[in-house]
Amino acid sequence: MSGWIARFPSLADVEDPLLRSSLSAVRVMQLPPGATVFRGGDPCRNYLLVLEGSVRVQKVSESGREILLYRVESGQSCILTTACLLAGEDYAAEAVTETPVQAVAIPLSLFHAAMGASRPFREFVFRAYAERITGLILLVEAVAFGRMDVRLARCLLERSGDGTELNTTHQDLATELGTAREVISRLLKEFERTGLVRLQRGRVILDNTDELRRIASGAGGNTP
Amino acid sequence: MSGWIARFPSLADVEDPLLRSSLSAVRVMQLPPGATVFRGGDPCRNYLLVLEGSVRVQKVSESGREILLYRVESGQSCILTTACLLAGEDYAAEAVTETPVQAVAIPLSLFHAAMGASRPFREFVFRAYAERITGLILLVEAVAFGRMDVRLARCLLERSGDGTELNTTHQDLATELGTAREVISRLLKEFERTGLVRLQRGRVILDNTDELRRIASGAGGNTP
DNA sequence: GCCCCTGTGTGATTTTGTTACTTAACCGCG
DNA sequence: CGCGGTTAAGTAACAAAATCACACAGGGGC
Repeated sequence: MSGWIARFPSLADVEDPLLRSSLSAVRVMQLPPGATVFRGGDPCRNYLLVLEGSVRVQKVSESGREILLYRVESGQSCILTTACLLAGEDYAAEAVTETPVQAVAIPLSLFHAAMGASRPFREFVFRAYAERITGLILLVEAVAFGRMDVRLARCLLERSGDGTELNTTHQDLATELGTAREVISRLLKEFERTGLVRLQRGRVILDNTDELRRIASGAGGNTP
Repeated sequence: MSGWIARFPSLADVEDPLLRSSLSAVRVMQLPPGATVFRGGDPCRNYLLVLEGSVRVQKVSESGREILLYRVESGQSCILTTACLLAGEDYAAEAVTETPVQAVAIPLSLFHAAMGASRPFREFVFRAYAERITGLILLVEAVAFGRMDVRLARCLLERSGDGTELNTTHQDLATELGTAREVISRLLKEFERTGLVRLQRGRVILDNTDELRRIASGAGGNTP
């Protein structure tokens, strides 16, 4: 219970001992994968910090289609909660855990106290906001102007990390990119036809990451 | 020079008299319409507050297409500047004045001082962040899932305000919505064919705002 | 008038989204 | 093991939107 503060250097050097002790009293939450952290309209009065695991924050349209806005991962904060609270708006996005998640919920009053007392904490919070905003702007650009094959190639590479295998469904990729499953199926089939990937149920194997990277970089000339 | 603080109640009640006096020393900028406030990569070390006028913040793609991210209007702050600075990232968006603009630039050091000293100021800043973020999320949704005719109808109504006339070009509307000029031309032609608007060079006249509002609300059944 | 630039109209083609299915793989269970 | 039930993936046909390519019109400056 005391170790987690070390993960947040910005919290570790709060000067005020009173504040510091109250920080150690915050609630730690454990969530199983697939749990809904919040949904549009939920009254959420806490500033959330993810210690371990990954949370998807996504927007669901009326028609049921979804798009991933961003992920909250170890050491990151979920700004949307605070944002909606402060702006006094309903917030339409929802958050779902992708893995088992360990998080702390800091009550709003304590959050404000920390903001007043600690410049490092403020900077931590601001940096989080800033990164989300630039991330969202890049997302707007990708959705508005980007080609789907490029976005898919990029998504495959990101998700695979170092490896060349990827356990995911077409629907899952479609949800991440905000498109329809059929579109992903088509594109993956095309990738398979040109030898870039192999497809199995619930799995994609990357055979030619170099060429994928070329497509991901936006280089044209890949529609024969 | 003293009147503007009244526009920002959150600044007006800064307790610290020292801080307060330094606030009154900030630089006021006057910008003509069409001026570029910042562009991707510009080193910008100020927190900007718009006193009067309107600034477009837009993203320009490599291919030259643009999309309006949001407007900064009287009494609002341009969070992107701060955001990029704090996150240490280049920021890809650019800002251009739409009207004559009067703004104050608060140096970063002073900004941090005010954040530490004044809870109202903090809340003002946070509210700004929060509203931008929810705005950007709505934009992502509109771009990813929204139909273009709906978005165009909404845009026409917003821009016209109370009136029924609108001095703007098709290209201008396309830029705002992040699409191609031809798409807007075709949709407007369709609107004209069904008696919703009349078109003139550089001008759109709204003849049936009720029906436009119906389309803007997302009601289907408008493509015969 | 004539040129030139900006704004608009249109057709053809490609990409993406939608609808409505079929087929295939996996899972648990009798 | 075979049998349904469920979820994942393939497919075809069509609609919407973006893209490309070009024609043409209006207006201002010369």
